[in-house]
Amino acid sequence: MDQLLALKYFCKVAETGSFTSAAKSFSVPPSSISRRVSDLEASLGTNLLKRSTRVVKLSEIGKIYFSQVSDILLQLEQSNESVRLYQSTPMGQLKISSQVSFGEQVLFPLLEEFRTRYPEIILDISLSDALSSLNHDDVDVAIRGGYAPDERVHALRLMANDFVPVAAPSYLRASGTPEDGFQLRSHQGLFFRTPRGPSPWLYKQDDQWHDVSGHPAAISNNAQWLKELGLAGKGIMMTPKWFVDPFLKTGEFVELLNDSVMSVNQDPDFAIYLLYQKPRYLVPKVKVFVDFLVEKLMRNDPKANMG
Amino acid sequence: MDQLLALKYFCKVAETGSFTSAAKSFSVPPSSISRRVSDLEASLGTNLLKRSTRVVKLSEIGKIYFSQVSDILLQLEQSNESVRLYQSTPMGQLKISSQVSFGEQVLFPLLEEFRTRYPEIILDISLSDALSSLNHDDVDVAIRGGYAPDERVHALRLMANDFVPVAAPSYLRASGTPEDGFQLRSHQGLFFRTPRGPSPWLYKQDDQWHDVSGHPAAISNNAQWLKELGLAGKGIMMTPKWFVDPFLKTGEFVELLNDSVMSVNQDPDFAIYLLYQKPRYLVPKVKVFVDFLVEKLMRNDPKANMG
DNA sequence: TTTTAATTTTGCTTATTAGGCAAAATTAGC
DNA sequence: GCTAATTTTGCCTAATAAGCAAAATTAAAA
Repeated sequence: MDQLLALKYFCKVAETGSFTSAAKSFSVPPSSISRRVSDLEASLGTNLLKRSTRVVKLSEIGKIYFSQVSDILLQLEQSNESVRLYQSTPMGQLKISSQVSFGEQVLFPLLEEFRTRYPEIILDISLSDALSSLNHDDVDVAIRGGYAPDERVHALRLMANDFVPVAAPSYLRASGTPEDGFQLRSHQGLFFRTPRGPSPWLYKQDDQWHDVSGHPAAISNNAQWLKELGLAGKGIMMTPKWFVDPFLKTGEFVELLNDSVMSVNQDPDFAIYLLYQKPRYLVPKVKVFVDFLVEKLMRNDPKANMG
Repeated sequence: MDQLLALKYFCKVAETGSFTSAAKSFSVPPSSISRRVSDLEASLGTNLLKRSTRVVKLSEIGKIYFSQVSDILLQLEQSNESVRLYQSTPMGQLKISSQVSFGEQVLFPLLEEFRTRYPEIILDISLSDALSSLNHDDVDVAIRGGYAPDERVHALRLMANDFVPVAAPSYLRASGTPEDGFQLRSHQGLFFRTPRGPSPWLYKQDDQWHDVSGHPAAISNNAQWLKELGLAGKGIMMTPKWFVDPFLKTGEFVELLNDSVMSVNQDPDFAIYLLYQKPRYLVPKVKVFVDFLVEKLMRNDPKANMG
């Protein structure tokens, strides 16, 4: 027996005092109402209603049951309604995972506008360079430099992640400016350690990749520290452009080997990706965040969203 | 969709963290659980669960929904339970309607024992000599002198309602003792007025009924007043034996024409009846009251329960 | 990385149950 | 006692849940 249906029928009969009018408001024949209510009474072993052809009244226990049940139905309807609200309005906790440097450099400056636009979303940002899985870690969206990964995960190519060698003018004055990829091997290097190990310096010549990593002057998973070393003229750093953009503009960093193809990775799909679960029913808070980042970051990248 | 079933399934999955174990506790295949929960999600347009083959976790809105719904299910179960309690235990308001004199004379003296035996039953007694219908008046049981009536109403013959003529010794001294039914016609009469009019005095001789009503000295629907007049020697009164039993014992009233067949009614089924609705599911409070009255009143009436 | 095993989901069929209509039964009011 | 509004019942159809087996998925072990 569909007990919830029976309860709805019963309450309507109790409210209207008639099987017929209850049937009308549900657009079913009166016989359906009669049967469902009878089923309900049978399952409870009780007469909830005192029937007569003209008047239907509640029995003593029927009154008690009705007052409780109608309240319960109301609560249930409110719960359902709150779910529908959640599915139609951006709200709730939005858990975002991002690489540390990208988060600090790119993401944070954007978030205040996002928070203003969607005040009902509570942001929960965790920055980490660890390899994260949307499944294991309990996050709604993850931002990762790498390749379009996985399976049932939406991977949106947010922006390029091209690495360029940079150095401070003071370093170049002291150690000379490399004119060729292979010359990098004789320079001091500031290496970022990913979870897969320190990123090598790769140089492409005649469709052939060469490891041109210099002497390690420092290795760290903390990009901030490496950047400070770089600014202090301690070595050459391979870095995504977005990480040092402000310093390239002021001249505190100089981009090297402008026309060469340099990278830390041989995969052409290497880029910054926005990853998020692709559930049957997309939650608004996720959707608006994805849209927001696309709006802010994907404008100028021609390759965007091809991965 | 059986939404209540889906909710139960969903909550069990949420509690156990597994479709399989939920399926076991409902003794249905896991596929049923899967489908019902999917239906529920579809009807809400939401993912309530984050599924993976090994772990099933609640989504953000799933957590909220679960906490509300599990409470609602609990409430509903409690309501159902309270109905079952009501159906298994004598409790609640018991509305009894009785004739005035029977109520005062016979019923009231019994009720204290009943109240002690069933403290959870709240008695609501209304005494009235008006013709009452179980349908119209909102009563659980009615006690009426008369014939076994109606249709869907249980009529239990509680006890005889034989009328006998009585008078005070003082009246008999003053007016003489009637030796024959027909002599009653020349006596003073104290007449009880029923809703159908004053009760005549009937006398049966040679299978023939005769109206032998005396001169009305007083007519009332209040038996108490008539009894006082009778005790004061103002006339002869036709009354059920049970109404004057104590006075017959003390000799304050004398029964007349002992071996004659006197009555106020020609119907042999005339008696005191206990009437109550015969619903599909008998309510304990009614059942125990009926049983109680049968136990107390039906012992000595050989004709009992034949009507 | 590959394999394994537990788990969920899907595709089918069967069984159960609600809906729908018409006729019968019931009863308040004329 | 009759009428008319209403509820209930009988029977059929339609919708839906259960049941089973196979496929798909993925966390954990090898």
